[in-house]
Amino acid sequence: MLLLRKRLTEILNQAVGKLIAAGDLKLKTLPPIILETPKDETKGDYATTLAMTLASMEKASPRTIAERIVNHIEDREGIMDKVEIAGPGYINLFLKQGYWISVLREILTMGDRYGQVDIGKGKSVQVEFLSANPTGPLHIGHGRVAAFGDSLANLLKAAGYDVQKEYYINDVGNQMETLGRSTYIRYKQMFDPDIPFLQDGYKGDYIKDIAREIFADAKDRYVHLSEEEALPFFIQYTKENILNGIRKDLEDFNVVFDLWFSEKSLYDAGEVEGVLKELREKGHLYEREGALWLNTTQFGDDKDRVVVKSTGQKTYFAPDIAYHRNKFKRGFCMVVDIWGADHHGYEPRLRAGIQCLGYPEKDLKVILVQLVSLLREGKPVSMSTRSAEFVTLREVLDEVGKDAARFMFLTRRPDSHLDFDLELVKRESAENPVYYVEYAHARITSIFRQAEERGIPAPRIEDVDLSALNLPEETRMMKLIAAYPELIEASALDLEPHRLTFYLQDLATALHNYYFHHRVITEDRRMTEARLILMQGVKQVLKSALAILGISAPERM
RNA sequence: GCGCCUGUAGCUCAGUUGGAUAGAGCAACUGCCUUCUAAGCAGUGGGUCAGGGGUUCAAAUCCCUUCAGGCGCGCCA
Repeated sequence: MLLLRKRLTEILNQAVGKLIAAGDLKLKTLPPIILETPKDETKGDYATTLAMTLASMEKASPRTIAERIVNHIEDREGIMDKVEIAGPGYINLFLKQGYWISVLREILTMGDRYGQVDIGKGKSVQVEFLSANPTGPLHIGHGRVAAFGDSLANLLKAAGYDVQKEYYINDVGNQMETLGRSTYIRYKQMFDPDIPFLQDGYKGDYIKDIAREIFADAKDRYVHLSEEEALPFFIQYTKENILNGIRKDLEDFNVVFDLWFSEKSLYDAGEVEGVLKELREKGHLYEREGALWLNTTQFGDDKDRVVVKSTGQKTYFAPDIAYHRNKFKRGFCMVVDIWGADHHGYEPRLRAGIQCLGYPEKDLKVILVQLVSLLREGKPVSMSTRSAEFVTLREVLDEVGKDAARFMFLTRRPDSHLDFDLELVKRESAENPVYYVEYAHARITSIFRQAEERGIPAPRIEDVDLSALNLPEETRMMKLIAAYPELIEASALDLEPHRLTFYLQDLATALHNYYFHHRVITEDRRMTEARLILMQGVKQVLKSALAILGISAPERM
């Protein structure tokens, strides 16, 4: 199905084209035509400001231009009811009732495929997000990134991309060392409480839990070993344990990755050395003060960056370039990185890095998700993994639930700062808009249950006469669900899944309003079936959008 | 000091890429359950779009500037 917006744009284009051909306009080429949907229904289903935009250049009044355009509009398919010129020079387009009914028919025919568009054309896209260090449980800020990344990936899938969701595990380096040592000390403290803890160690209770676990299994086996001998085990065990916890948390948050990519595997496969070699061959590396530098300034970075320290150790940056080279080598035509906004300073460096390798900068999209400020009763709570003072994603899930948490995170643009007041969220949890939306879905399901009980099976679209759908409330719903594919397309292009949450609230409002004022199941069989079809269409779209957001669509509540 | 993000109703946030009278949820107030689920519906009040300049037919939206908040500016990860 060709999107409606495109069809109308085409019709307007033809009208303007005729004017140009006839020399009735000064401009020579077709101007871009932007169709907007007026907030006020009385101003049409679509409107364009075209005539106003052209006015100054044409040296004619907007209304005159609008009239000329309107006179040349040809609606061959007969989808338009009327065209009006209003206000300072808007051209307002009204569509026929029959058009909306034909869309409803199409929705039912397409079923789950409705809302899937093809701007991606099957191109493969990688979405890497979260990639939290395996040094502690996920906290609430991670939850926001996870919800966003997961939903964005789903959205891109719906828009026709072949999407790979990926988590990059930083399982190499000093922090792993510190992590393992933290568990090791906690373990030793179980034999001698006087042993001092590490100054910069991970202080959270989860480390103690892991130490207890090791103790329960191994008793005193590791006390007798030297630290060098014992450490590899503690590092490995702690890392695995924490990673499993992260996996479990994400699973319960309805976030599933296609691939968990290990940083260590890049080293093992020689890709870090490989990328350094390639950079050297391309002439981007140089030595200074015993360290190896990449000349990122050549591609707009503030300063050049060290990739190999004077100690011979690689910086974090080196494997990161290797990882991104790996991504591009796998053939992704778009690579999306989603980071917490505290990493924003890293973007120019990485961009420069991939350009040094010759990859086009535009294929990398970096989305920064603003941090979550955690409040309790309006007072700020500081969060840091090492000091162990944070609220975990697990706690949030237990307290407010997966659906409410995801919806909460997704009703915001990623770049808006979010104040998350736990007490407030708990208090508002029952009134949370997410239940309002879910309730709409449950209500419709309930109607179908009722109909079934009264001997009215769900009608088949081929058998139903939809002309009974003529209430304004019905038209409103049909228009809303007809706009769904456009919404998917636009939000996917702009990488903005949050728009779906607002759309869902609008659709739910329309449904609740309708439900309250009209009955679906009545004595009139013809009308009942038509309305059931409409309900089916609304339900279909609710379900589809909720699925993209990773939120459940309950059958009953 | 420099850079990035943000500032919209009492609170939390949208705002169709510059368009018509700036919206929603929560909170406050008023009504509505013998009928498919009241986690619902209908209504009321609430705004110097942080402040000030500018650009134009038109600015919450673009430019400049001031103020306020958040985050960055490592041979850390």
